[in-house]
Amino acid sequence: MPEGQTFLKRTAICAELSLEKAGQEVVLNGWINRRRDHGGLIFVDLRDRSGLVQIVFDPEKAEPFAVAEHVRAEFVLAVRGTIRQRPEGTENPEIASGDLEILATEAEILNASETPPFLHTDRTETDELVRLKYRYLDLRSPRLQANLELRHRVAQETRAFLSTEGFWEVETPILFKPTPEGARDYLVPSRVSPGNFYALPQSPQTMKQLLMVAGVEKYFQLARCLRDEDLRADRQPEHTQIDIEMSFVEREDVLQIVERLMVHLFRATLDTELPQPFPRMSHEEALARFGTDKPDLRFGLELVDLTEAMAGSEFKVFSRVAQSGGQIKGLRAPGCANYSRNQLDNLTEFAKAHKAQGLVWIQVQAGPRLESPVAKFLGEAEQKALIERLGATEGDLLLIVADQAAIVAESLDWLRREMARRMGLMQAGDWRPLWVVDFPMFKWDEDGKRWEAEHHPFCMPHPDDLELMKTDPGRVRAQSYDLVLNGTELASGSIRIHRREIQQQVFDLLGITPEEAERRFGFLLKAFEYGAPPHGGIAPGFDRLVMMLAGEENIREVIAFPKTQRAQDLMSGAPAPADPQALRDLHIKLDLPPE
RNA sequence: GGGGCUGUAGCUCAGUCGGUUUAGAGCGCUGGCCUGUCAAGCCAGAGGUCGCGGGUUCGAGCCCCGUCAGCCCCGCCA
Repeated sequence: MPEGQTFLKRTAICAELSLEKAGQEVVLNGWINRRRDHGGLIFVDLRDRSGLVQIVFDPEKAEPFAVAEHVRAEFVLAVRGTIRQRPEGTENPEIASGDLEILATEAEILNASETPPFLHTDRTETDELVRLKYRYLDLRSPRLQANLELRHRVAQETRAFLSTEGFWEVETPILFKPTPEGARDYLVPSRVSPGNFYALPQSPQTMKQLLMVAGVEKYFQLARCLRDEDLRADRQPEHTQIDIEMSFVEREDVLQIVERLMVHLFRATLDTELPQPFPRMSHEEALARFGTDKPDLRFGLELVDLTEAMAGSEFKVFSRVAQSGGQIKGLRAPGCANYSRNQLDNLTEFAKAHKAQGLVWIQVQAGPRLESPVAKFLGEAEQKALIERLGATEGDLLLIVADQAAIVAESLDWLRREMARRMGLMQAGDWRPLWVVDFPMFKWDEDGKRWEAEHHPFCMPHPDDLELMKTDPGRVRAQSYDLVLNGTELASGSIRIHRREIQQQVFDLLGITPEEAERRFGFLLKAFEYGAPPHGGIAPGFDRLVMMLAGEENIREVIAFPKTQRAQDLMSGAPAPADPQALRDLHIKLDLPPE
């Protein structure tokens, strides 16, 4: 061993091995993936980040053989050996280096391992509880290693692309003030300002707008965003956004840069061409045709409005809903007329689980003749109208919900996706991006009896709708936009208000007093008084993007150390009680609920 | 805060109608045999707070109540 070297250090990695190098000596470092002991001959699959290679330990090489007798799964091993072609008939086409093997001449155990609680080489899928507790072992699996590498590449490609486009990557504070979004903040107490708290940013929203005032013009950041809200399969308390803000731009400029970024990322990572240009749809149209503001365009099954056609129906549910201002809508599932009674009951339960009062199903038989519990209540004209409007033909299953518009939309959105799943219409590798534009600027909060910002209070209203702010706020469109991919919201952004009088109008409508505005974001309003350029931006969700590129259905699979639904880290045990002295330093006394 | 699913060996699971003494299987683990395997094979062995607490019962892994944890969903949020 050379002077100063403390262990048998690698001269190659698995991916570099090839038959062209047969006869050469290499030193490999890695983990024992598997061990096959034939008594007189021991095979070990050595794993490093780049791949696997089979090491052969022959009893004739007594010293390395003695080492191999003691190694077990996940031991860390160093091996010196010669690359050689495998004997004919013993090649392993399953692994990249399957045509060669390493005949060990020297071996050193760099570290032993306890028997791991689970092995990723098992065919079984381990409970996530165990996987999260031993996350560092789970991360050794090819699946998560590939996800980490993909994440790294997406980050690098994003930086390269945006840099080339003239964007500067600027870091913004993690210790900041509450941001204007509506989520709960994570608070950090200040030791030197007793009683005062920082808020961890829900997003760098105000900071990136300040960077526009500061003349940065094109900003981006892979920004960590923290929100103290409940988790979902696609939501973690901390997530990363590709945060983007641009000056002297209109909506079109922002959409173009993100569209090109996405096209670039899909090319660079999946070698896939996204369909261009991305289609666009108003929020209103998305809701009408799909019942959601993030429609999955991989399949049809569109919602059809039947309210007018059914308004005079003898079927009381229909006529009552139509007369009371509700909606009747349906979708057509081609070829599903053969659903059994059991399956139909199941669908009805599904619709009810998603708020619908009930589900009307109609099987379209030859003729076409409609078969359904409600068929006898539907007159000939109504049956004809149903068939025409839904475009029904023999073999179809029609699913109809009658209720308040919001419930019709929600339940049919769920049903539409459920039917697509059952019909196998959600194909992996079929990418259907969509811009949803012209979101409403405000939404009415029934509980608080007040208007709320749909996006955030710095979002610019549509120029044609400025007058409506005074008369009909619910109809004001915002200059905001969402990027939707296969039914997942991938990015959200807007053109911002840069003029004080419009900002004041919005605040007034939202019931934000000048005092409150001053207290919450006076620093931003102040900055706007010193020459704020027209600006706008967007923030694609980095974790969600990587999740989709990886073909994963859960955001945890693309985050190195994710948290559970109760926002805990099962590996470290965070969150944990604070040291009493630390609390005293912060002048904090606990007031915990009983038990 | 609410609804649903799950919880039996280190891991993945089975466990019938509440009743065969000692709760099983595969993988893993330990020991032995084995020179071309690659999910190596063969033989033997160890390994259990049936999530936890209470209840019903002559008897509970199984039934009831509560509770904890993980996941999915609603609310919330992006």
